Amino acid sequence: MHDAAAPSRNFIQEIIDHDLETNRWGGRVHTRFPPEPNGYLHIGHAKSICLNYGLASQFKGLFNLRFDDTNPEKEEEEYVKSIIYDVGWLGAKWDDRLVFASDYFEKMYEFAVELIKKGKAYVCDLTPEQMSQYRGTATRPGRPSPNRDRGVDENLDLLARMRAGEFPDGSRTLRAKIDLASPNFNLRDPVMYRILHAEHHHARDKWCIYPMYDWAHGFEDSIEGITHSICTLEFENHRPLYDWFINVVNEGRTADGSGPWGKKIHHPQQIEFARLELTHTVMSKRKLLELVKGNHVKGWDDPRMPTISGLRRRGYTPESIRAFCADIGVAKFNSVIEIVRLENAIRDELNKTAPRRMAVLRPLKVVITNYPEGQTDQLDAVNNPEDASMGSRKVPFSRELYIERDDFREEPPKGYHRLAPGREIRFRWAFFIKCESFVKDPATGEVTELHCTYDPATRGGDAPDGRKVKATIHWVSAAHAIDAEVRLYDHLFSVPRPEDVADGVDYKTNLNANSLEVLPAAKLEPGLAGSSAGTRIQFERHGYFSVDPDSSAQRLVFNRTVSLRDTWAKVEKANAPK
RNA sequence: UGGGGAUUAGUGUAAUGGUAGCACAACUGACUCUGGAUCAGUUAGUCGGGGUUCGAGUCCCUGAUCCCCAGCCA
Repeated sequence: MHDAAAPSRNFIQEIIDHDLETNRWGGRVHTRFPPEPNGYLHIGHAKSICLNYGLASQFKGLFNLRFDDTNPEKEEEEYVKSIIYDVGWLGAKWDDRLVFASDYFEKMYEFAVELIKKGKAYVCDLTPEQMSQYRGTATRPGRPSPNRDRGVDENLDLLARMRAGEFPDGSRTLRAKIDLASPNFNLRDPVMYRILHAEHHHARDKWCIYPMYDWAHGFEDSIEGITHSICTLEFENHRPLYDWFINVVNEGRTADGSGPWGKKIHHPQQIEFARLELTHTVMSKRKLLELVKGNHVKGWDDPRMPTISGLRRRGYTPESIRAFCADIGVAKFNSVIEIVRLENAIRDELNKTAPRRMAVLRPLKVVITNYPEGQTDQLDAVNNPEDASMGSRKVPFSRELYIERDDFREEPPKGYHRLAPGREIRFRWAFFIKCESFVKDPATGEVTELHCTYDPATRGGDAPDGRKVKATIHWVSAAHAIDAEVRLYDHLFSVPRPEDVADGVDYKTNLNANSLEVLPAAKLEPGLAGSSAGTRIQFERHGYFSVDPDSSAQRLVFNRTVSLRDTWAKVEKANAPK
């Protein structure tokens, strides 16, 4: 309907377009990512980071990394460090704007005093249980606290003494005086401060009263001059409260600062979007923590985890995660993205960038009976057919080799193109090879060795007589191969929506028992020796792999990032008897 | 059952009163020294019911379904 070449914009970009046209913020765009340091970041946070940082860079604005650290009981320095690392790794830049909400506590306290003076806040002596009872229900309004009409001076004195540490945890709160009958519970005199004699990871022991998120958050954005406060859908109900707080502070304030209350403060615009959900995994910090604590995974950075650190260890690149986030879009609909979209993102990138190598994951020995003993041939192998500039390498060929067990079938099924008795196929970059016979372990019936012949005229992989083969398989020379451990990963959960369980059923029953398969004795081509942690390689015909930090000089460990598309596997699965 | 949001192919996402498009998935076929990659094609959609209009995914009315909210969590 419109210009087909114009890229479509999401609803937030359209809001910003409009704000820029109407000069709402003087041409400024300033966003932020405001994590609470109470856990590791996951792919859902990546969506928010890409959104916020992406908007700032598209509109030539600014981006802050701000810790929303208002609850010392759940927060830790370890999380602060991991978050800073992960956000930077994803590619967001905040220059000198790494900030902590806890650095604004003094300013927030001044605002609280101002609210009391304006008759808009009071110290409440109700216990948590009482407060809950007083709050009312969806159909019944709340009742006023007995302390709701305390005088300004008494409130001021009590708040000062709360701050001074005179009262025990939980004994009093500071509450906003709003509307006990509001259908929005957030406006039924919400708590602004609670007493918490706890050491804070950033503010240390400076405070024993801590602001509630709802009281603090709007001011954090206001203080930093954030223009577009982007958050997830569940905060939509809170927006009226943030607006109320800022409006009350601005009551009596003026643009030029004349008058008793001083200058008006900035009033950011909050915009809510749907958080990311992915199939075959869970995204709540609580559940991820549970998986870690319950040893269902090996830590926050287990390659099966949807955490940024897990994805990084799995072999994902920042570019692929950004591409994924750009691909899925931004809207207000609670959608569930198929996890193949994430997998496609890394596959697409690695297809272009990852060098190809041969690796036999489940080795089957092959003897080339007409190849001289003790002889070695160095064959040329292309490093990446997608990118000629990546050149080629030499790979040793000799009389005894390994191939994939799955590349031989004693009785090949219909449509199977690989090795079988009497069949000729190609060894990648090497020769045409024909299977003449095989050896079976009489006890187990397992095929233990193949006897094959090669055609010397096909060196390099093409037959001078023009004959064709239907398959090309990978191989490694037995004498030259290096050993490695290979870890194959599958979805953490075996069903698309693990949290969709009947009442009383734990979502963990949907954990995929086969999400990790360890192959202890893979054989790799020798050039892979000494690969450093993080190196990304395509093992031909298998997938993309990345060197795990568990690797040592003696023994490499590879993680499978993602498999190649395998249409034959799909056909076999479809043909398998149910 | 009070309030706040949402609903377009299997999954996402555009279309801002004027030809319902794109991506992923699925399925065909071509090509191929990775059963990879690539290329070409096919299937498939406006939550229901009314209304306004020359014309409705879009506006109005009405119903349904889903998500969020009664922490001194964020």
